[in-house]
Amino acid sequence: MSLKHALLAILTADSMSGYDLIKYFDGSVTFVWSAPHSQIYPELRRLDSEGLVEVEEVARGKKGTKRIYSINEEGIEEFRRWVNELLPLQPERDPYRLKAAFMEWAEPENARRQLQEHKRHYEASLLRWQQLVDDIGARRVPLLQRRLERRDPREHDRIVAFKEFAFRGEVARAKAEIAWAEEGLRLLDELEAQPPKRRSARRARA
Amino acid sequence: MSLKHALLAILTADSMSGYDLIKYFDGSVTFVWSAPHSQIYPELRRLDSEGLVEVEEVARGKKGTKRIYSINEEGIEEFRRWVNELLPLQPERDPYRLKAAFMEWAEPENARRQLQEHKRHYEASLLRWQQLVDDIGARRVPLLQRRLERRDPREHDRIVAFKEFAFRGEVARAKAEIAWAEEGLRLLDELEAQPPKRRSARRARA
DNA sequence: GTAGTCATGTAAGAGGTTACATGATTAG
DNA sequence: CTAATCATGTAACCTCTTACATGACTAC
Repeated sequence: MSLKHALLAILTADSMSGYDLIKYFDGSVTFVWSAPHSQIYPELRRLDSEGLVEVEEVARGKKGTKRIYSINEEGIEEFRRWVNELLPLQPERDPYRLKAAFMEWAEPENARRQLQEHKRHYEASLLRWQQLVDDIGARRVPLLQRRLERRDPREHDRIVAFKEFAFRGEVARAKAEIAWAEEGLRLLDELEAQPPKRRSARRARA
Repeated sequence: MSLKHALLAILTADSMSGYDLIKYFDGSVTFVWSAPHSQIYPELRRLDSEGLVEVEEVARGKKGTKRIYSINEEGIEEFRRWVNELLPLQPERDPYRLKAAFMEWAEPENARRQLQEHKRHYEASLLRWQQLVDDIGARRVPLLQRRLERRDPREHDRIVAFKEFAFRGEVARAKAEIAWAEEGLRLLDELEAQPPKRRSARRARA
């Protein structure tokens, strides 16, 4: 049920159309929660039917309609309920770790490719997240600016601090994943340097 | 499609019933991939209908049937295909980070409770994972023992090394999450020590 | 006019959660 | 006889992915 609350979270910053919301989603929220537009538009309709948002319909051409969504009191209450509620920690489900645990079945070059891709992916993420943390600190993020405009200046530091904290968690995660991938690449090097038996997996159950 | 391959992965160690498989799942694979029995039994049937496993049916009482699953050549090929294939990195979706980013909407005690729970959860995970890495290194894990029995001793170190590596990734992740939760708890302490405005979220849009 | 961006949807299918449901064997 | 463990399912529901689909506005 987090998509619903991710949408409400964005709408606590300001009223906007589904399209705008998707842009902000891709701009920063994506880093902690991603969703395609095919999931967002129906979910916004659902928020409306649940009475958590108000909708202003704006005609566009003969048939088109743009919908501007605003969170209402019930929406705010629902969002507040969600942030205050204890969310039980969920079981892990990580396909990369799963694959890594069975890399003896892969050709070394394919195992290496997967780990290189892992490293590359998190290095790119790290840059983006670090940049985002900096931008949040400098209040350079558009959605954050819209949010702060509607809040008492005395609250600003607190609001910013939590956002920095959340994304610093992603920065730390990226660093840990990079180190892990590097460890795996070193392991592959070692195993190839002193091959006890090459292509061993190929004949495993022959 | 990882459940399918997690099941095949376990069956590369040895033939077993769905029930046994679930036990092993809960024993170590759970740490990287979890699934309830309601998902596992149908998936095993599917593996059978796809011709990736052989099934031996054993009568139990008047109506009961126990099914012993064995991976076959096609299953091994499919599993090998999966480990060799490059799995594109997927977008993050982390409800805890999402909540953390909006903690200004929570009562401090509830934010603190969530982070304490986060810390407690990963501390427990850390112990179990560290224990598992040790047990893997000492070949003390039952499923691993069954696996090694059917493999050339010269391959053993390599097989063990990948499993240790995979779970060391989880150990690192747990440590990072504990550190993150501690950072969050410190932040809450600081904000409460010098409250710019208490219960601010409550009146945010009033 | 045409490419880019604005703007919004539907639908099939895969994957996962939660609850319900049943019965056998074994150890005390 | 009774509790624990063995053993296997079904079904409703929710979430997410992927692909298909349409049309308007704006700047060149």
